[in-house]
Amino acid sequence: MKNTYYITTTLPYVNAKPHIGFALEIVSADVLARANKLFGKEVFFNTGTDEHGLKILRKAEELGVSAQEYCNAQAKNFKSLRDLLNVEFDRFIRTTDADHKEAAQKFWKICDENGFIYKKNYKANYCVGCELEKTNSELVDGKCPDHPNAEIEIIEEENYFFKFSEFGERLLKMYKDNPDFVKPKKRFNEIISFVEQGLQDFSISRLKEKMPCGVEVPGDEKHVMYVWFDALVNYISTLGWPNEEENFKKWWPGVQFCGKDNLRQQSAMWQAMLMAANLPCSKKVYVNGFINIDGQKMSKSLGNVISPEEMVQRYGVDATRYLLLSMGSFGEDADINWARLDEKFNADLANGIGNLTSRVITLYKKAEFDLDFEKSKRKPFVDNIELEKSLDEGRFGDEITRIMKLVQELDRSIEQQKPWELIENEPEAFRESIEGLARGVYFIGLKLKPFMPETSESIVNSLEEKNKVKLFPRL
RNA sequence: CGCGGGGUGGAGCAGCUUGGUAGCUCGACUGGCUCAUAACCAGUAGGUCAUCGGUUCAAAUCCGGUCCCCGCAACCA
Repeated sequence: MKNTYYITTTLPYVNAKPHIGFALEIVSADVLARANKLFGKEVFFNTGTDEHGLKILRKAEELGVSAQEYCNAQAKNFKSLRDLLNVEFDRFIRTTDADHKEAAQKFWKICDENGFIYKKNYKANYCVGCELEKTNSELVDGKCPDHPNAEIEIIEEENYFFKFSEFGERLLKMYKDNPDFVKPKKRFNEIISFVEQGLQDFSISRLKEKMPCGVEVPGDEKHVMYVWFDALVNYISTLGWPNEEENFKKWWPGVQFCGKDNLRQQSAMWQAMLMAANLPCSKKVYVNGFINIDGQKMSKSLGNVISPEEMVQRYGVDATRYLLLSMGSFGEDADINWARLDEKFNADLANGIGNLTSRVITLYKKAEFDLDFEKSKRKPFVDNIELEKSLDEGRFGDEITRIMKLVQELDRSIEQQKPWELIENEPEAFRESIEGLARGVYFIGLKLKPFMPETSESIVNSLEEKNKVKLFPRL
């Protein structure tokens, strides 16, 4: 059995700053990566940025810089999530990287040689006011909602298409053979019924003269690839495909994490593309819900945006990770606001883990003996079926709940044992009590490692060194 | 009949796949405690599980109808 674990996030499109939803995605992937390392696997964790397409071009024009300059600045922004959220990705791939572009072209060629790419006329609605193509669903009464007085022009151009329609049966069979392919289940059902309804070929190129920001179509310099087609290839180009075959085989197939808006692209389109290129499908796709603020979608116009930076500023890195992961349940939309975040921070972290650690270390410091924690070092991650199962399902919250239960049990034990009363007259009972408590907190520290790496270290260190720490100052 | 998600004590949620005493966190109230970050512990109150009907010995859970909320177009995962 392969002892490697490859996980990737989607590549966020860089026409805006890092969104809190992506923060959740990348932290979730990081937890899976860290946990699998602790399970003893060799891990490769990929993330990066999607830097092609019309929106980016326009954004750059708006700011009066070149697309590349704009993307460079944005990539830096996204890359900084590494420090901001303490995520240990192994590669930060940019779709403008030379090796990625080459891989995308190779991928295209293979699909083409296998007969899954063809050219046909493509009709689109074009709003002169926006200077943008509009889909039918974007139009209101056949007009652009932003420019109701401007006529919609029908433009026609030749595009390359991908024969998505030929993959319905094969996708359904793959789904059937892999009953855990998409998590959670309800999203799996959704994509299955989408595929069952019949698939349509999709356009995978744009005329270069109109949209120069993209990877050139091999053998046709008039076209560039539509962003989706090249961007999805990053999941394998980051592994060195097609040149480093051994490395590719070592890691692929891998696990993917995405938001619910990406369900189709990741679990159907991309899988069909892999089939078209004779490559194995992904191993699993985790699909998370969205984060809403007070029941509403986050938006600049409503002024209710909560950014990852603001959260880290207020709560610190680990607490932000914790809050992101525990505010909702996996696969469901989460509803948050600052008051609720504060509440959760105080209850679980300040009053819970922080306070417990503090009281136990104070008691332990009163003891004349030192404990040896060495032997319990790896315990929580060896044959922990319960944890493996939760992670497999994407249910990080289950493990967090278990940890919070331990906190409560220890608080309860302290109350029952009253070690501060034993210290004078019952040294044996005192010792026994303190040992149980200290080892309990140590265990919690170890268990926290994938979720809150720094806190985990602080707890472990402070017990080993018998030093008091203040973990989460109450707000 | 476009597609999908949701409606569970004051708030936020779990439970629904595989029907069988309605669970968690926060908040409120009462009492206890001092080792601790005014933290912690014990206990109390509070729910006809949107609604109507069906299946069943038994429905929050399965089936059907109705009502309401939210996404699918927007900077965005």
